[in-house]
Amino acid sequence: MSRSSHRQRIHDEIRARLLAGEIGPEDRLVDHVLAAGMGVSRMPVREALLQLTHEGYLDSTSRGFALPSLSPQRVAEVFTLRKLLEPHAAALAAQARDPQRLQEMRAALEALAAAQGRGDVAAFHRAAESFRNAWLAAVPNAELRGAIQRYSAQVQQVRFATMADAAARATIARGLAVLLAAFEKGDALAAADRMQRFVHDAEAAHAGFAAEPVPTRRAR
Amino acid sequence: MSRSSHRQRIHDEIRARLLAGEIGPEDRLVDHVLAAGMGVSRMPVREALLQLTHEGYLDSTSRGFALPSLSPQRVAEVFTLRKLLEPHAAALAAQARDPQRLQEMRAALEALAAAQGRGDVAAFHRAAESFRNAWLAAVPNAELRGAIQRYSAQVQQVRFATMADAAARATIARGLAVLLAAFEKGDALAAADRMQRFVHDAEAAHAGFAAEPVPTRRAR
DNA sequence: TGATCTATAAAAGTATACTTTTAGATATGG
DNA sequence: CCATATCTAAAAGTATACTTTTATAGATCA
Repeated sequence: MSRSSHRQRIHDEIRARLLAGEIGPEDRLVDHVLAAGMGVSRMPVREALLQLTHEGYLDSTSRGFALPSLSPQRVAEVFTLRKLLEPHAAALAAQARDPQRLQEMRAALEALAAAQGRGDVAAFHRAAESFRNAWLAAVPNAELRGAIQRYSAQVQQVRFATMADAAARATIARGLAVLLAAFEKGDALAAADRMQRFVHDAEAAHAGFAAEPVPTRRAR
Repeated sequence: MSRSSHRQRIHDEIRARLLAGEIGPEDRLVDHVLAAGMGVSRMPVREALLQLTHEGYLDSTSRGFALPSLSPQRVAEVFTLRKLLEPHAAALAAQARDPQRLQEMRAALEALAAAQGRGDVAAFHRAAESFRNAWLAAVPNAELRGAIQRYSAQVQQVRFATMADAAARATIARGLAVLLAAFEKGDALAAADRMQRFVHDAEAAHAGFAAEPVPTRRAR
């Protein structure tokens, strides 16, 4: 079963933790600590952490690996990339009409609605990630898919920050619903258009959220 | 002076060799062999090779690291990416009007013309790479720049294959000249337009070249 | 002959040990 | 009391040694 190396397994495991939001901005990932917890030596853990760093998931500091700091400029740059790539990718995914991926998108959207009803932010986040993974998996152009996935960690982090706001969650839920409709129809043009709008709205929601002044300053 | 690690130095050195075309499709890069030649241990070399693999410069086989095989499909996918990203990137670079980068582009274009006059294919390749590096360095969006650089190794390889043909070299030389003119003017729209055309022509030239059965080289 | 099995050596992968760098603490001087 | 220098421990980085995997050559047999 274990057809791949420790390095790869550990890489995937840490990546899953990152995408699940289990690691916060203050946490420090240290190879020998993780290695001890996993019953392996430093080297495969170290190599997994280096790989995650090259992929943009982590930053290497002299005192452990940590989440990269998302400066407003960097966030803006990623939104520029998203607007360049994701509409085209969505069009290709819509053309592909992969039944399995469509089913995954439907399931994710249901989970999203349920989480929204319960006010379960963590579950909402997981569902949004599932939806994104599903449509990305349907993109037939592997190079394009890879380019998008390389910055997806940052997308998740931004979304995580934005989603603290209930209004932003509602915006995301509505956006994903219309996106799914476009994918269901297999209409490439509609999918591209919807995706462009979705990313645009996400950027606006994030900007609005980020512009909010820190409450404690006023409260005092 | 040696402010960075062995790993980073070795990574840069191997990368330079790859981009200079010193490693052929039959060569195999093996960590302990390279390490012996450099007077270091396997580990920093191994990590540099892994990093280059994650960046798309190499493929890891069970018998050493080698150039990735460029299937026609993969080449087509990279051209799709290029057409999505590089026109916008060129527009941003043109707006930036970086004098130093412009100077580098001029120097590269001169070297290119000289190499073309001498029929020196290797020098032509180096000059084309210099030009690309110069305008990419002028792109102010670091995320966009990074996304482009991640597939640049493949661009170089494709260009290397295409450039065996003198007609293709002439096409490239003309394309870079008009590109430089657009950059000089600082006209974002013109730069985007020229870049789109350049990538389109590169794809056409490659398709034409790849369609050739064997070096049954037809004059002109 | 040729197909399959087996032995082997090369390279990846992992473990352990040692060295260097550096953030933060503590000490020292103005 | 602040600024600067020094010390220290933690983590990155590197070296060496050991283990596992696998492509290939050679052996065995139909």
